[in-house]
Parts: sequence; C-alpha cells; structure tokens
Amino acid sequence: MSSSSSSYHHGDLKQALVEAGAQLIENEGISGISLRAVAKHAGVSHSAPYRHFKDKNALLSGIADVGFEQLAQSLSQAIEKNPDNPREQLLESGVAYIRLALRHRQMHNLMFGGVIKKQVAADNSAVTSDTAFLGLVQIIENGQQAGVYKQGDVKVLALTAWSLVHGYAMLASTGLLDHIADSEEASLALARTIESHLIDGIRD
Amino acid sequence: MSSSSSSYHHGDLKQALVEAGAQLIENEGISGISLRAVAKHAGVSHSAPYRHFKDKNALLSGIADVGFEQLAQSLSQAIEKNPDNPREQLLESGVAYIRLALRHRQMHNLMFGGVIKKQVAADNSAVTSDTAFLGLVQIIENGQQAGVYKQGDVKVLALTAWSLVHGYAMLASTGLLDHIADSEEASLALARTIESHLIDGIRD
DNA sequence: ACCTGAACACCGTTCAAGT
DNA sequence: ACCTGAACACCGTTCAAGT
Repeated sequence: MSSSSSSYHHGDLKQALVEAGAQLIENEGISGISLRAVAKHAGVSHSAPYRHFKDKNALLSGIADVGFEQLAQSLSQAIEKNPDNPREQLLESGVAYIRLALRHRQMHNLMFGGVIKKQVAADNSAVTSDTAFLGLVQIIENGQQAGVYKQGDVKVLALTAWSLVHGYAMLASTGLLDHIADSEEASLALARTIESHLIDGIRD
Repeated sequence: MSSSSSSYHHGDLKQALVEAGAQLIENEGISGISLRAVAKHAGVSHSAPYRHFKDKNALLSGIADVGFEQLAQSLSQAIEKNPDNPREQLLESGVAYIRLALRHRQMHNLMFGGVIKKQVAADNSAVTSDTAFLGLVQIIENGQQAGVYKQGDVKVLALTAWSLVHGYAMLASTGLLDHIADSEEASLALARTIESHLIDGIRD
C-alpha cells in the first residue's frame, strides 16, 4: 500500500492507474473507463498515463491483468482443495471460473469480450490464460493416469472442457441466461449439471 | 435493392444505415463504427440517424440483427441438410455456428461481445437467439425420441451443447486459439472433434 | 525523469432551423 | 415528416513546457 497524496513522483503511478481502472470498471462498467477518467481517478492529468502505457489499449490490458491474476489464483485454489480427485478438480475449476465471471461481469467482459487488441506475442494476458490452460491439461493428464478420463489428445480434451465453461460463463455474464437462472446459486448449480454432462463425455 | 442517390426522403434510411454499418464493421472493425461514420457512409448528416434510432446502442443493435438473422438461416440450413439424423444435425449446427463466427469475427464480436446493452425485453437479438435455442431444443428432443440422446431436461442438454459451441466460437473468434488451429479448416476439424466429445456425454 | 496543459481531430447527443 | 448544422461536453493522442 502506498501513502502520500499530492503527487506521484515515486514511480507507483503505473500501479495506481491499474488499480483505479480496476475499481472504475467495477463501478461504472466497461464503457466508463476512458483513459481520461482513469487518470482523473488516480489524481493525475490526462496525459500522465502515456509515461507508463503506450496507449489506451495497453492501459486496458494492464487492468485486465488484474482479473487474469485473480482467475489464476481461483483456479489453483480449486485444484488444491480437491487433491487426487480429477473429477472434482475439473468440476470445481469450472465453477470457480464461472463464479468469478458472474461476480465481476465487467472485468470478465474486459478480459474476454474482445475489446483489447492483443498485439505483443509476450502479452501478459496470453501468458496467464496459457498458464490456466496448462493447469487444465494437468488435471486431465492426472485423470487419464488414474483411469478417470478417457485416452486421447490431452490438449483437445482440455480445450473441450475450457470451451464449455467459457461459453457458459460468457452466456451468463452477458445476461443471456438471466431468464433461465436468476441467482448466483441457481447459475452455479446449473453449471455443475452442465459440466457433469461434459464429464460423461470425456470419462473413461 | 434501393436506387437513387442524393437524398433519403423515401423512408429507407433506416435500412441503409444498418447496411452501411454491417459493411463498415466488416472492413474497419468494431471500433470503426461510430454513429457519425455510419451516417457519413450512408450519405447523411451525423444527426440523421436519430430520426430512426434512439441512440448509438439502438443502431448497433440493428446492425447486430443482420448477423443474428444470418445465423438463424445458417442453423436451419444445417438442420435441413441432415434430416432424421440428430447426431449430424447437432454436429453441423455447431460447425455452422463456428464457421460464421470465424468468417465474420467482428460481427460475431458485436453480437456476443457484450458491447450492446440490451434494454428492451422484446429485443430482436434476444428473440432471434431464443429462436436459435429453440431449434437446438428441437434437435435434442427428436434425438431423445430416436434413442440417440439420453433422457433428462432437454433445455439443460441444449444449453450444454450451446455453451460448448459458443465458448469455442468465442475463443476462436477472439484469436485465443490461433496458435492451436491456424486455418479455418483446422479450426472446424478441431470443432468437430470437440463436439463429438460432448455428444459422447449426452448420448443414450 | 516525470508530469502538466494547450491543442487537435474525433466522438455522442441535443436542438433550433430549414424543406 | 425528415434532414441539416451549430453547439456542447466528452474522448484519445501529441507535444512543448515546466519541475
């Protein structure tokens, strides 16, 4: 946590901008985070962000990274909570993913809605989402060895699970499922049912 | 097809704006369709659209409807091409959905990226996506009676299939799968494999 | 080295005015 | 009834200038 107030001559403005943006998106929605609004929220002039970010897209990318790190953390928690149980690991990773999307719809939309144009190969979000995908691959590999999941290209099976969960999360977070499941509990219960259908398709 | 050129005093400006927008999004991307740019593209002043659309969101919604109607058409074609074959119907509907997302990434992003705030209950896009969902329900119901798909809540099974296909389409259209499948053929082949895993999960 | 403020070209929206 | 053009408050980006 940083202190002081009047000026940002200590090098933490980059972090302050990302935090201001992450807070703004939660309160005002994705259309509320203009570069100028983020700067004002952080207490600097509208041109100050350009000292730390190439352009608005880079700033948004930095803000999204907050969400990607939170996602990675939630996923590894779900995995650790269910040791040596590949079925529960897959089920609960999916639930964790969907829960985060529901609780932070705007952030999820920023992360996956296609607003951010990814330009650099070494993009942080790409790295983080790759890490998450590798975690998924690991779960399924373990499950294959334990005889829980069927044989076959692990990456394809992992992508199948990811697609299902991601699709449900997108439908839920953009409100297209509001008339089917109207509360978070109902949405997550439905998510479990749907995931179990998928697991039926990839089990041994 | 309308003729004339100089003026739009014949009532087809609404249609002309939607068409101009659909073309603009294809060429310039989603960030290129400002209300002013669409108006200029249609040959009218920047305030003319307000005679036909409440605001920019309503205009975007009208443009997205072009995509939703195209989607509905593709889906019913896929169904008609495979009569009395619920497995192929489900598989090919999904492929059709994904192919459209890949060929018109920007339009797909407009339709499902969360850019458009849906306000009215009788929203056209909601209606169209409901129609598409009902088609899916129909396929699975037929499949259940034919003994191809397992028993259970039809809507939940349909939502499972929709989530998978939608998630894969989102991942593919936002470029997150570019390093896994680098061509349209490769992407669609992978889509078929993934869908067959799902069908394994919901078959009888 | 880091930030400010004026400047520029754009944007969505409104409203009086034209036909 | 339908469209225009000025006006307003905003926006992203650049750049000379300040400390």
